[in-house]
Amino acid sequence: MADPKRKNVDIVTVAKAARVSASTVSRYFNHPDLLKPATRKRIDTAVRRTGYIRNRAAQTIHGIRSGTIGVLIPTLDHAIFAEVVQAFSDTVSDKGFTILLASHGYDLQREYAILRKFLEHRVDGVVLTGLDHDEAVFLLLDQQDIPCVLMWNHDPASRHPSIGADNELAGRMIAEHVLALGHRRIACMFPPTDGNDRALARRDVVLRTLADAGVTVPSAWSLTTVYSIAASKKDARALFSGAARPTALICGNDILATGALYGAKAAGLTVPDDVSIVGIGDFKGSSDIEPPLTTVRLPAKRIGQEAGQALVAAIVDQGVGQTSGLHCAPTLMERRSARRITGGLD
Amino acid sequence: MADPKRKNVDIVTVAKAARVSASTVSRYFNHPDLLKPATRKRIDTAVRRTGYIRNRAAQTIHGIRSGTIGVLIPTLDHAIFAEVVQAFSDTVSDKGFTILLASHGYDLQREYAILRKFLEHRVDGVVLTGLDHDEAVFLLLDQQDIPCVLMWNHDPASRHPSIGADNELAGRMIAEHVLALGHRRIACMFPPTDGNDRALARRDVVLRTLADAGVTVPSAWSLTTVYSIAASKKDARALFSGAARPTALICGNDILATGALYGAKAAGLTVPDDVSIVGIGDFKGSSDIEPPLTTVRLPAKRIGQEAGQALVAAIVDQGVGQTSGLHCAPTLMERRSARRITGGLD
DNA sequence: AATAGTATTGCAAATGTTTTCATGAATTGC
DNA sequence: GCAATTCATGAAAACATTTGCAATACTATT
Repeated sequence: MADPKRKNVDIVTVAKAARVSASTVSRYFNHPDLLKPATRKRIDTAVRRTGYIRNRAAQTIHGIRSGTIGVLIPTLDHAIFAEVVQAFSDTVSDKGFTILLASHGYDLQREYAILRKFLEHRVDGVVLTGLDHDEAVFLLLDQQDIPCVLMWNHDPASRHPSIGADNELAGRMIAEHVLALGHRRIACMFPPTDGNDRALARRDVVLRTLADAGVTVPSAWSLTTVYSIAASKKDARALFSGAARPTALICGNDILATGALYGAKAAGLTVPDDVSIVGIGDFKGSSDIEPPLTTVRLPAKRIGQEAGQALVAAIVDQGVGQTSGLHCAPTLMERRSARRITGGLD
Repeated sequence: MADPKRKNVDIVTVAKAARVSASTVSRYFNHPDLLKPATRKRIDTAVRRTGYIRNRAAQTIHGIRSGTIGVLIPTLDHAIFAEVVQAFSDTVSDKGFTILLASHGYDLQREYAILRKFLEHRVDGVVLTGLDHDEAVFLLLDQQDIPCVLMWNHDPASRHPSIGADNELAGRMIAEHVLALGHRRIACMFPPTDGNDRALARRDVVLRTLADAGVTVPSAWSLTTVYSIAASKKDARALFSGAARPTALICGNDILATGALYGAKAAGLTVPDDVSIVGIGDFKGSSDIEPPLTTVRLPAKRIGQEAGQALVAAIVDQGVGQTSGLHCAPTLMERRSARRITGGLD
C-alpha cells in the first residue's frame, strides 16, 4: 500500500516484487491452479502492494478475446432503446463482457464508421439494431467474420440471427384490433421513416391491413410526426379539432400515442368515448397513463436479454449452433384508451 | 476486393501487399505527411484490397491512448440518465472517443468492480455519476491517476471536477416555490435513498427548507416510493384518498410526480385546483403532460455535453487546467400543476 | 559534377502480455 | 534409497504495433 511505483506497474514489476518470473504472475491470473499456494499468496500481496491492474490490450494482441461487445443503436433518447440496452448490458456483463456503446442517429454512414471503430477495438461481437443496414456494413461483418446479432426486430430470413419482435405482426395486430372494435374512420400517426426500417414496416403493414378491410386513410389523416410528445400532442390536437374527425387514431409508437392522448384532451375530447387512441410498443408508463394505453407490447427487456445470451453464446462457442434468431412475440395489451365504436356510425 | 486474406490481416500483410515495410504502413496511419504521395497511394490501395483494420489494442500497449472513455451510471432505465449519456456520447465521439458503458444499479461494490474493469481496458478517462462513491473508488482513481469527472451533481468542493446541477439548490428551489404559493399542508414523496446520494440530498434539503419556514411534514405524508409511475400513482392515490389531505405534494423527481398526477386523477381530484403537485428534473414529457408539470429543470443534455468536453480536455491536455467543475444551474419551470393556495386555509 | 542538405524509408528495439518448451524440484512406487 | 512421474517455475518466442536511428535516395547549390 505504501509505495505503488508511480509509473506503469506491469506484470514484471509484480514479478520482481514477488520474486518470481513474469510467466508465473501471468499464470496467477489465468491458471491459478497451476501455482503452489505459497507462491500464489506471495503474488497476491505483490499485486496488492503494487496496485497492479491487468492490461487487456496486451492480452488482446495474443488473440485472446477482448471481453468487449459493440452495441450500436439509433439513439438512447428513445426510452425503449435505453431499456433494451440496459437489459443487454446486464446480461453480458454477468458473463464478464463490457460494452462499447455508440449511437448513429439513424445515419447509415455513421453506422458504418462506428462499426469500423468497434472493429479497431477488436470487439468480440456486435449487436446492431434493426434488420436493414448498409451493404457495406454487412460486407465488413462477413469479411471480419465476427459474431453479430440483429436486435429489436425479428425476421427468420435475416442475414444475421435476429432477435426481436416481428414488427409487421405488431402493426397488423393493432390495426386488426382497431378494426375489430368496429372503427372505420381511422387516422394514423407515424414517425418519419428515413433510415428507420422499423417505422416504415409498421406504417406499411398498418395501412395495408386497413386497406384489406376496405378502409382507406385519407391523406389528411395520415400524419408524419417526429418522435416527441410535444409534436404529437400538437398534431393530434389539430387533427381532432377538424370538422370531420376520425373515431380512432393508430400511432406508430407509444410516445406518439401518449402525446395524442394529451392532444385529444386539449381538443376537449374524451378518450376513449370520443376517440380511440392506440400505440405500439408498450413503453414504461403506457399502462399507467390516464386512460391506460391500448397498445401492442414489444418485450424490450426480454429482447435485450435474449440478444445478450445469443451473442455471448456465439462468441464463446465460436459460432457453433448459429440460430436464425428468436422471435419475441408481441402481445396485444388491451387497456382503456380504445373502445368498441358505438352505434352504426359507418 | 477480390481476396482478403482470410486470416488476421495485419500491418505486415499490408506492408507486403504494398511492397513497403511495416513501419511505413504504420506511418501511413499516424504521420501520413512523412510519406511520399506515391507510397501513400500504394498503401492506400493495399489497405483497401486486404481489408485491413487497425488494431487499437496493439497501439495501446505503446502508451498511446486507447480512445475509450468509461461511463459509469446507476442505470439507463431512468430516462434522465439515458439523456445525459446520449449527450455525453455524442460529444466525445465527435472527438474520436468511443465509450465503454456500464451501470451499477446503485450497488457501490459493483461500481468499484466496474471501474477496475474499465482500467483493465485502459480507458483514457472515466465519468462517474454523482458525488458520493466508495473510498476504494477514489483511491483507485488517484493511484492510477486517470482523468475523471463526476457528472450530474455539482459541488465546488468535490474530489474530482464535478459537472452538473446543485441538487440541494434544486430541492430548495422547489420547496421555496411551493411555500411561496402559500402552501402549508405539504406532503413529500421521495425514492429510496440507499446508494443514491442525489435523492438523499434532495429529500433532506426539501424537508429542511420546509422546516425553516415552520412547516413540518407529518410522517404519514412523507412517502418513500420506488422509481416507477405505477408505484407513485398508487401511493399518491392512497395519500389523496385520506380524510385529511395535503394541499401540495413535492415529489423527488418527475417520474414520481407524473405518477402522482395520475393518482390524483384516480382519486377524483383535479390538479392544481384540489392539490398542487411538483417534481424535480424536468424530464422529457414533463412539459406536455396534462397539466404541464411544475418542476425544476436539471439540464441533462447540457450536463452531458459539458462533462464530455471537460473530460476530453483533461485527457488531451494531460490534466492541465483542471477545473473544479461547472455548475449547470437548475431553473424553476413554473407550469400548471401547482397554483397559489386559495383562501386563508392555514 | 561534386557536395551538402533534406526527404523517404527500413531495421530493430520496445511495448505488456501469453504460451510452449524445458528444467529442476518434489513426490511416489517399489 | 533409486528411478519414474508429476509439479512448479523460468526462459524465450510470439503477438501487432510504434518509433528512434540509420541508411538511402532525392534536390538544390555551387
